[in-house]
Amino acid sequence: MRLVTWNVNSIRSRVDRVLAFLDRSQADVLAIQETKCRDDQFPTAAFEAAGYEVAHFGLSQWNGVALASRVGLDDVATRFPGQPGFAKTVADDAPDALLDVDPPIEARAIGATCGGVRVWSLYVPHGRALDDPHYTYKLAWLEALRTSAQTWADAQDAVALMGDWNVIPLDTDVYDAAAFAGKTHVSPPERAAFDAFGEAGYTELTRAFLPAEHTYTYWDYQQLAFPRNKGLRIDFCWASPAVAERATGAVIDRDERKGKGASDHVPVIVDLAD
DNA sequence: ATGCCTTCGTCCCGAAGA
Repeated sequence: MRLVTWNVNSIRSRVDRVLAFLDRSQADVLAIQETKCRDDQFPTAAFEAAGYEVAHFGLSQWNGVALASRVGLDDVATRFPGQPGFAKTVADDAPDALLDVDPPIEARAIGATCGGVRVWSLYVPHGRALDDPHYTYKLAWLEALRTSAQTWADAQDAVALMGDWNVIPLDTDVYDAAAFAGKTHVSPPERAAFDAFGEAGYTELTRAFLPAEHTYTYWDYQQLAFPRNKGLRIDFCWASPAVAERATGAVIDRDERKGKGASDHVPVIVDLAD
């Protein structure tokens, strides 16, 4: 079974590229992030015509996650247990603290059972800056996900946590580590929150099969980042033991970044033995 | 080569992305 994660940066702008990718990659399950639309705006019919069922969760032009599957799509969840929301209102005397007043859950996670695997499409909060409330939110979001992931692993569930993690785990996952000093994505707390999935028993499959340094999944649109190969590695698949033991390979579809109308992220593919 | 940012909506500027 072939699983793919891809931050498409607007499904409405990218639907032709996404359908072409499904056709040539023969993906069984595609986890999509940043659809940037509401459920009623998602091009469901085009996916169904291509043979894929779709589950989408989008509330506005921000965020939005989906799963497309041709091997079943059951028991859809639009949040994970304990997933925190983000409160826009911040106390004046405590700018770093989120006001815990039942903040709304953002459209950043969708899970479903596809071909016997519990697949999650995850769009981890960006964080914006180390002194921004979004950074606190990001760390809380990752910690809550890890807590749920631990319970799934303890239950020996087959789980694939796929998505845009917005964390650069290693200095060799960025074109110039010095350029990110003092910024988000590389801070020790973010890296610890990412590495905690390994401590929970999960295996990051792209690292396992593609360990080469400076192997990127994202290149900024600005300043010729792609031709200059100034990229980041931020899209990953954490697999529970039941999935990791079936993994046979991983591919980063770098060519998908080329040409007009590309997303700034490329598809990340993992293959599982049947 | 792969090319100087792109997306959306309060739609021609601003916010957000990383």
